[in-house]
Amino acid sequence: MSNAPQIAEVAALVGDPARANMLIALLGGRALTATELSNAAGVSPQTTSGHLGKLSAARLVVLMKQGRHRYYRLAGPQVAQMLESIMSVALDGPQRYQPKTRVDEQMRHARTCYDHFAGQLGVGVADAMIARDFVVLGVEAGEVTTAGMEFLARLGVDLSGAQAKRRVFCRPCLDWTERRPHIGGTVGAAFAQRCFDLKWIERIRDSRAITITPSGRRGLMEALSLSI
Amino acid sequence: MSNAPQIAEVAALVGDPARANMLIALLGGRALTATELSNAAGVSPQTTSGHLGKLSAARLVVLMKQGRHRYYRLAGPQVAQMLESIMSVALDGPQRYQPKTRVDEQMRHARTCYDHFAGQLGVGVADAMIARDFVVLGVEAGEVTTAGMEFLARLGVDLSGAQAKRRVFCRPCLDWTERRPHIGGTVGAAFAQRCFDLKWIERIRDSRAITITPSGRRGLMEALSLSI
DNA sequence: CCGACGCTTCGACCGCGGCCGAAGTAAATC
DNA sequence: GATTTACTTCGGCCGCGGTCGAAGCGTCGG
Repeated sequence: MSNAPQIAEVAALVGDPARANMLIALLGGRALTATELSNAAGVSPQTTSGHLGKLSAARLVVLMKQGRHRYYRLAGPQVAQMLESIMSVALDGPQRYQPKTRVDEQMRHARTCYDHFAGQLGVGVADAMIARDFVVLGVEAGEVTTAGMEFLARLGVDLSGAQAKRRVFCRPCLDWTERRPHIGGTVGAAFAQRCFDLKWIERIRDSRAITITPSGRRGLMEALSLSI
Repeated sequence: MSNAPQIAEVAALVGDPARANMLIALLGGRALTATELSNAAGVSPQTTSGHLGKLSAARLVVLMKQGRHRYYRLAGPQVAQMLESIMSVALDGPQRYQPKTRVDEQMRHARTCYDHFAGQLGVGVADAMIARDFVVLGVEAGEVTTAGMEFLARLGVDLSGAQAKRRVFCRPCLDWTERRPHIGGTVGAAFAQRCFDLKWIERIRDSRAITITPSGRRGLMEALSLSI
């Protein structure tokens, strides 16, 4: 029967280490140039170009030309979610070799996961919000309580677009360093965006890792009694 | 950085057409023998054996010996969800060849998707429940209303296990034949189970497709005014 | 105990696809 | 225009991994 070939095609694209590296680099949410992706993947520019051609053709990534640079980004949240779900399965298995996968302390500490927070920061925020009954996280879905909505509104998190759409939009996302869920979905993205806007959080150059600014530290402490 | 190798490893496993066929066959939710999977994949038994060995080693499938048969099934819902998310991306892309993918009418009509309903039946049920405000489906999550809980209870759907866990457990799952969401997650699974128990639905041999029995037809009509 | 069946292991074949060097195009800088 | 930078295309090398035939191993039925 069916559409197995198509699935296999997509999976095979992700199944090459070089391409997987590129896609994971793009999970940071930003658009990256071919050269940056070349470094991320650890292969030559020519090889990278070939890979990017295939990823584009399959619409896993999209291209934005800008001067002599070519910026690639993930084609959309669906692709990000696919990568996350694969990650989730990959980390479940029996100790796959993860030798000195000693990920940077920075990364463990705080990073973005496509469009929301992960790492100790992400899990910490999730824990704090759960403890306050601002959100309820199930296995497959999450929900924001009325108190949670008020809290987010007070913080200035913009949920207008999401609200219009329907009121459930909070997805638990398994954190691969902490091995515990953090808050993804529309709510996670909006919360992260607000933190960037408030300058509570800043991106670290060339990395998915992020830093918490002093004002961010204060803000998170006041809002959620969170000290990281 | 990171865990790209592990992701690539899992994705590469799914990235082979023969293995993809097997995994999709297993999406039916039942355990299948090596020979059945061999037929599904269209390769020789030896080849199949090799593939199954790899899939087992990576814990994408698990083995149950029974007499001289060896039954394989998906290792869990996480694997199923991964496959679904890949499917979702695969069907998004630009017209990938889907030449005479004329899936069986049976399949289009009604089938299982790991542990819940899909096809016209699945989408029909979802539509009817949404129309009655029994569930609210968002992009990434879903919610059962109070009225919906009463409806399910009246139908005898057992949600006790899920209830204990936390109250959100309804996941929209994109249907690849109808291209519209149906109800997955704990609720979808429990609903499907109840329908099997009531003998409203029966499995078709060697297929994910299912048939609706006469009593099922009556029951669905009474419960949801659904005529399929 | 023998044959049939279900499945796995071994070995050899071979083709697909990732890889890089070299050369080509296009945009920015001088 | 000439040079540098960013990226792609081409061509050839090479190895990984999917494939099947043949043989081995356990289980069931008579």
